[in-house]
Parts: sequence; structure tokens; C-alpha cells
Amino acid sequence: MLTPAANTREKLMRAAMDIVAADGFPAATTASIAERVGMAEGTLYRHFKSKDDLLIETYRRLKAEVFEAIQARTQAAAGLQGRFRALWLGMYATYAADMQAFAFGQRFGESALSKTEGGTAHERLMGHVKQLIGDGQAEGLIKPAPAEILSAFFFPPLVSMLKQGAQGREWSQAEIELAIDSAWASWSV
Amino acid sequence: MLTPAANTREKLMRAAMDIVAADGFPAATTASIAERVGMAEGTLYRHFKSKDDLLIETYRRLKAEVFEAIQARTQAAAGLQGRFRALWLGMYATYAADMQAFAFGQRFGESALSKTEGGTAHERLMGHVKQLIGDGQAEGLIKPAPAEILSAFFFPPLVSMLKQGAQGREWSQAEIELAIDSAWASWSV
DNA sequence: GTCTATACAGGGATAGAC
DNA sequence: GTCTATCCCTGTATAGAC
Repeated sequence: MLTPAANTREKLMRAAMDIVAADGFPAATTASIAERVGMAEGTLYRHFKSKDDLLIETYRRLKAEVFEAIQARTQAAAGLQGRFRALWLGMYATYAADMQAFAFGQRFGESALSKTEGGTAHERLMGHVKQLIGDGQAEGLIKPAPAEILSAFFFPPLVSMLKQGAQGREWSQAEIELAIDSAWASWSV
Repeated sequence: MLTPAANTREKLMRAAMDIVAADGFPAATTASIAERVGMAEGTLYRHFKSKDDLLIETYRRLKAEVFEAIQARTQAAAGLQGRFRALWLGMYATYAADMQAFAFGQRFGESALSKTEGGTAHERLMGHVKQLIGDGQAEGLIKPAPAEILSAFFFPPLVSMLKQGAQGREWSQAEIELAIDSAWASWSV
């Protein structure tokens, strides 16, 4: 949810997202969500079929917006290492711009609900990374390791840095570049 | 919990661990835990003060055993890159030997309970890694980046591979070595 | 659309008999 | 030590008035 909430429906989604991001899924009760928006608990059901429906809808919106934002940031990149850098930075910057969305996405992906709502944002981005790996290996720039291993050195460190960012650690531009260099070093032949 | 359960108390801990590992924290109700052990729900409270107590105790045991197992595997390593390899492999092999313990540890670390029980297994191992980084930087073998960045290329990819392992992806010895090489490449100057 | 009141279920925990 | 019965609270969801 990178855009501000307009109507009541979106206010509810934003409230749910903030609560989950801050205190986890168990804290996101119908009571706490309604209270944060400033409305009665029962009214929530005029806007969503159920609590799960609200949460799943929130995640769908988030996923779509994040994917589009990253897409936009990554479009122009040229050259293999340039594409690599753009993708890493695009993902980082997009999530860093809305840490609540990031934390919500993380928690949603580990919740039981993610079984219902198949296809996490992560999985969707994986396609881009796999493409990159295939191209790089064809050019002989990236080591011939399985994509499952190489991607373990792309997303997880990035997520780790975002998590640390959520806990107050600020990253300088130089440090971000250092991280991208390290990620690339783990991939290159 | 790398050792088999002997008494009732340990059976309860193992049951809780398995349920959390398989279906997450919400699934670990007093009813489901007791049922899995084959005893009445109320009896659980003769062995533990509360459900949280059971869960926290389970995690403490796990953490202590895991730490010791890794310690044992890492002891003999010599040379900086040898220590690096031994630590990576030691952590991997220890958790791979008990994936239930691994999954439980992951989920516990993200639960609200981990705020109560300060100091996750991860944090404790971090000390070893920081030591390694300091030594390596002094020798000029490891790039002069902040430890927070370098460790993001140590634990998270390792955890990612263990998670994939939990979902059925089998890693060959050669693939493990490939992963260690990639991790080292991300660190070296 | 929103509120108040309420039904209903599930989960944690205790009491007391055996 | 273990079981059965039960209490209480919390959370989801619905009904019906405004």
C-alpha cells in the first residue's frame, strides 16, 4: 500500500497492515483494527466478508503495487551487471519507502493465509532473477550454479538489510553499494 | 532437541516443537499438544506452569543443544577460510540433522515470545561470525565492510537453503560446497 | 453506513476425584 | 501423575435499530 488511503475500505486495509507490521498477526484482531480506524467492530463486515478476506485483499493490493513499482524502477537498466544492480536497488528502494508494507508482506508470507492466497510477491520477483541468472550464465559472467543457490544470495541478504533498517540501522549510499558488490561477487565466475 | 525424548516433560516439548514446525504457532494449542502426546489437556499443567512456559523452555533447550553441537563441529578448524567453512558447514549440518528443530527455531524467533526469552540462537552464533570477520579483516583477507552487511551474506543464504531443504529440495555435497564458495566470495577482498 | 448488543466457538487454565 | 469437568476470557461474526 504505497498510496495513501482514500475511502473507508482502504483505511481498514492500512490499519490492518500497520498493526500486523508493528505487532504481528495475533495482534490484528477485528477489535484492534476497527479501533484504529475509529469505527465499530461490526462495521468492518460491511466492507469485507471476513477478517481473512480483509487481510488477503490487503496483501493482493500490496503485491500488485510493489511489483509495479519495482518494474518501473528496473525498466531502463542496460547490461547484465546494470540489470542486476537495478533489480537489487529497485527492490530495496521500493520496500524501504514503505517499511510497514515490507513488514506486513514478510509476516503474511509466513502466515497460514499465504497458503490460501497462492503466489507471494517474492515468488513473482523470482522470475526476474531467474531470467537474469540464465542470461548471465549464457554470457559466461555468472557461475554455473543452480538458480536456487544463487537466488539465496540475492533476496535473503537484501531482506536482512531491510529488516535491520526496520530496527533503526540506517544504511548510507556507500553501504548499499557495498552490499550490491558483495551480492554480485557471490554470483560472478 | 537433538536428543530423543525420555520423560513426559520432554515428550511434551517435542510434541510442541513438531506441531509448531509443521503448522505454525497458532496450531500449537494445549489441546493439540496434549493429544499428540496422548494425555489429557489438564495434565500438561503438572509439567509446565503455562503454555508459554512450555514453549519458552523448549526453545531454551533447543538453543543450548544447537549451540553446543555447532561448537563441537567447529572446534578443530584451522586457518581463516577453514574456520569460515567449518562454521557454515557446522551450522548447516546441525540444523539439517533436525529440521523440526530448525523450523521451530525460525518460528519462535518471529513470535512475540522471543521478546520474553531474550537472545535467540542466531544472536548467540553471531558472536562467532563477528570474531571471524574481525580476524579476517585484520589479516586483509576479508573486505572492510560493516559486520552487519557481511553477516547478511552468511546466515540468511544458509537459512534459505535450509528452508528449501525443509520443502524437499535435496542438496548434494557439491552444491553445498558451491554455496560456501559463494558466501566466501561475498566476503573476500 | 454505522452503531449496539449479542450469539457462538475456541483456547488457556484450575478444581477435585482417582 | 493423570483424567474429567468446568470456568472464563477473547475473538469472530451476525442481527437489528438508527
